[in-house]
Amino acid sequence: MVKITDVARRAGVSPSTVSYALSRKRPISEETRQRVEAAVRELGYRPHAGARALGGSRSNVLALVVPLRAGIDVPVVMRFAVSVVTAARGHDHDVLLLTQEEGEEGLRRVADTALVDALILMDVQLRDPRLPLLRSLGRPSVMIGFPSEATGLTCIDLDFRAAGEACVEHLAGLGHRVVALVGSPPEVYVRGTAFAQRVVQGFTGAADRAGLASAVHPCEATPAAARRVAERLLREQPALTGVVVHNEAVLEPLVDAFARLGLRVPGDLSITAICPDALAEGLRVPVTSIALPAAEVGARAVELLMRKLAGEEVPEATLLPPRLTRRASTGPRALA
Amino acid sequence: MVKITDVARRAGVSPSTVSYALSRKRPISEETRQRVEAAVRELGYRPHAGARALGGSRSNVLALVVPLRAGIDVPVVMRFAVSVVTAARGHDHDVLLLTQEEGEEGLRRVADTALVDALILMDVQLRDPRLPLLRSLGRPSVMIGFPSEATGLTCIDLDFRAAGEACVEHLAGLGHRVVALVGSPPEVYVRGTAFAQRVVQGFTGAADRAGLASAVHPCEATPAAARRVAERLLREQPALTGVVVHNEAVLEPLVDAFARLGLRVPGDLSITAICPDALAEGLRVPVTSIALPAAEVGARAVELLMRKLAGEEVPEATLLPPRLTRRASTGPRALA
DNA sequence: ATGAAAGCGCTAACAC
DNA sequence: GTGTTAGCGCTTTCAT
Repeated sequence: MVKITDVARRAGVSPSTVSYALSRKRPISEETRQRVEAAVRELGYRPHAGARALGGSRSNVLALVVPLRAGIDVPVVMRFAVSVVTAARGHDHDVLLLTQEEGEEGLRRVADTALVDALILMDVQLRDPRLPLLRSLGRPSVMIGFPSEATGLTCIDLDFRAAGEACVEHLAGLGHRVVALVGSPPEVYVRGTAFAQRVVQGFTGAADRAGLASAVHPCEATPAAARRVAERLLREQPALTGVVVHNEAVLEPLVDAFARLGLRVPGDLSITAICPDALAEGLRVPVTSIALPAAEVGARAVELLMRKLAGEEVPEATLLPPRLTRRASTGPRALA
Repeated sequence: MVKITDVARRAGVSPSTVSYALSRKRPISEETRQRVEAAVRELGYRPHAGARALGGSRSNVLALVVPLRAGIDVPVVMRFAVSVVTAARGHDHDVLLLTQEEGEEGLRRVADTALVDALILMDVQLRDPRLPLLRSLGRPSVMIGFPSEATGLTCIDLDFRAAGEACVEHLAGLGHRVVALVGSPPEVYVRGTAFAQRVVQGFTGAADRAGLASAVHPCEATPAAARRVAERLLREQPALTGVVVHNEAVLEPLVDAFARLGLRVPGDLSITAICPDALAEGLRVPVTSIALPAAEVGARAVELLMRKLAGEEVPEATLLPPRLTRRASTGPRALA
């Protein structure tokens, strides 16, 4: 293994100079830096991660806690994970994967052993039991999602409440008077998963303010459940003409189910969704949707963490404004 | 931060005794071990990961390279990842997440910096460019999947060829004479992804041996593509009565498409799949399937790695035999 | 602008 | 069965 002293010898400088030349933590003459860098290249030097962590008290590793619980859409989780890894690499950090099952003990372990410098959490619940731990961990963290009370912590996410509102307002603007929200699986609400709750709040609030009749239906992530919800919707709200879908897994089956029930989209029914753009675009009838900007959220979560690691103050809350893209699935309410 | 010397002082022993008491790398009297463990608990001691890696030349971290390429089913990838993380934790290891995009440079980096002790690779291709690198990396690795030539390396996977064969034999045993394979998306074959190719080989070989007429159809991972394939199948093989599906994403849409084309399952058409049991069970018509044992593969991959880290010899190839579960989707061929 | 040297916290070889 | 001690390879004062 080639070590810093090898590089130093080759470049004709001291080890500390090599260290500083690479970290740029103190001025090094252009000429020596060139020599050091040449030596690094020639020898294929790679600093030993453990030694670096021990000497410098920075491991350059982030922990990412991913949810794997019922009702969470796996492809969406993966999109976040990939964007976090990619962004982290852009800041010379690697990502350690933790599963939610490891729980608080897992967080404590990787923090206390200095395996990681900082943590990113997904699938935050409104009253998340991990919050006190995060506050006392002594390492920066960022949550993707908003608990109800997050003083002293850092959160980032799409503004799901505004997203729910925007969907309703879009439908209201098209003249629709009776709307429904097809939401996440019931267990997601039971657990108090933050983003799902906020969509409901936004949806209901906006509907009330606009004087629309509205209803909310949780929905399992199966096509069969989608069909049942479609039938129930028409039975319970015969005048329904606008639907908001916040459930990636059932968007397509739901659209199919409506079609099979003889409803034209957008002729009889306008549909909007909150989901990744790729999903909304790819359907037979492209769906008007609010993008779920996983890549942006992941990248900005990492950036926030980097700034915290650098000792900067960062805002406690970062809410990304919803961006609605009109597609073929929404249109003006048909005259009766 | 509480360190090993703190524990030593508290327990009234030397630091090395603490180290040995915890690692059990040399005999320690029952009594002192008790004292040490008590001290550890009282002080909440956690060994510093970096120091451990530096002193012991073991980081207790594994690298997992996950594929994120077109045509790969994300939920399946996630199942593997989770099983690897879980198994690794069972051996006191953590998992560093690498994306395929990082490529060979990423592998070299985490190995050379001693960030990880060993590596697990998914999505292996028949002629995988990473093989020479793996051989020269100086760290143990395990591939989930089989390249065509893997001398000196370690591979594990479901025996996909046998899986393809077993599906055909099951159908042949039920009297079917004309069969088709609906496979992975075309790009998967173009890349030479090992497991997909092997299914084709097994399928075709078994069909030939049994004297069945057979055809293979790659299929994009979209419901629309599934519908097109269904139609094409009936057009090109009018006598078709047996279908093997090796494509998680289209299994359900395909079954639906056949239904909409007026075909009864299993009355007119028998269907078998190679996919996770949960998927096959959950459909409206539960599908006879060969399980994709992600949890077992992940766990055994980790075990192989642990044994290699311990200096043991392990078999180069571990092929898990396919396990076929009969469900409602297959039955005897109807008499014409 | 550079160098010398003292740690960082742990493991393991070497005593006893 | 336990203690002493010399590293592991890097970062970072403290000198110059």
